[in-house]
Amino acid sequence: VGATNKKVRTAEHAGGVCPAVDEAVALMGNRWTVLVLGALANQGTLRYNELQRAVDGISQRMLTLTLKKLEENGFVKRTIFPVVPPRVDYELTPLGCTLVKPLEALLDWTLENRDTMAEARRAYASASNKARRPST
Amino acid sequence: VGATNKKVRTAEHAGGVCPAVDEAVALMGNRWTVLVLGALANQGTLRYNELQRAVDGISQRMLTLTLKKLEENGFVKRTIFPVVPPRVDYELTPLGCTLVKPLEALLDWTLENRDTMAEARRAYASASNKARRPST
DNA sequence: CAGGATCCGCACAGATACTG
DNA sequence: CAGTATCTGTGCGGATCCTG
Repeated sequence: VGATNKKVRTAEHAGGVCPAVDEAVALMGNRWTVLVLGALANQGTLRYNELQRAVDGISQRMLTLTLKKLEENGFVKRTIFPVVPPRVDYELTPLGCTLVKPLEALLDWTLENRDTMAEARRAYASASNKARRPST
Repeated sequence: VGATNKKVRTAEHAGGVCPAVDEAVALMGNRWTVLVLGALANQGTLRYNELQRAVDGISQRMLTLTLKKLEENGFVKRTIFPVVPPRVDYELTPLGCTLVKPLEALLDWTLENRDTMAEARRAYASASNKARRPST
């Protein structure tokens, strides 16, 4: 996932929508990206520490990197207040807001199909168990 | 991304939809997963080697692992023909088909907003350049 | 308070070789 | 043809220390 936008010798394919797929995956194929986006979508404008608490498992490093990437791509706006102690606010841009919709669609899908997937996993597990122990 | 479903000491959060988010990301946060899914969605039933050619950059290892994961979660059906030489067909299950829709939504979003993102990146780049060179 | 810099482990991804 | 087994590198992600 990581080297997606660097080496990618897959680049030889005919060209078309595929690069976009790569972009999309490179962007959202990140646990923290989605979670940070979600926090901002739900709670609106948040400060650095509020975000860290909202996402909860995230480290400073990952929060900073994720925010930087999101800002760079125009998903979040960063506002610095020249006060002491420092204060920095993060909020979704219009672009970021539009991204939330398809993301929620994916989340909804997951929510609706969790048990179907769980069942599939159980079926798969028992199947491979049988295959492994034909008769004992 | 990878260890998402193993250790995850984030597990302490209150609980709710968050685990589902993790599941979704763990599943789709994978370059190959999306590409394999796409290939099957576009071309229908495919054999192992056909898939490898369709996805094109994928290694045997990754193809096998991806397919196994997809099968385990009930997204693809695997059919083995007891012939020689061996033949194995892969196709989307109904569940897999429903997943394609939200995925396409995300792809569409990416397609529509690529240039907006590109522009944002340029703006961000020039902004950080100015910050670095106040006057030269 | 917000974040930069650094060290390190570990899981994932790739390439290669082998098998039924 | 359709995989499995194994080795190795890389870069992500966490923890920690430090600064404005």
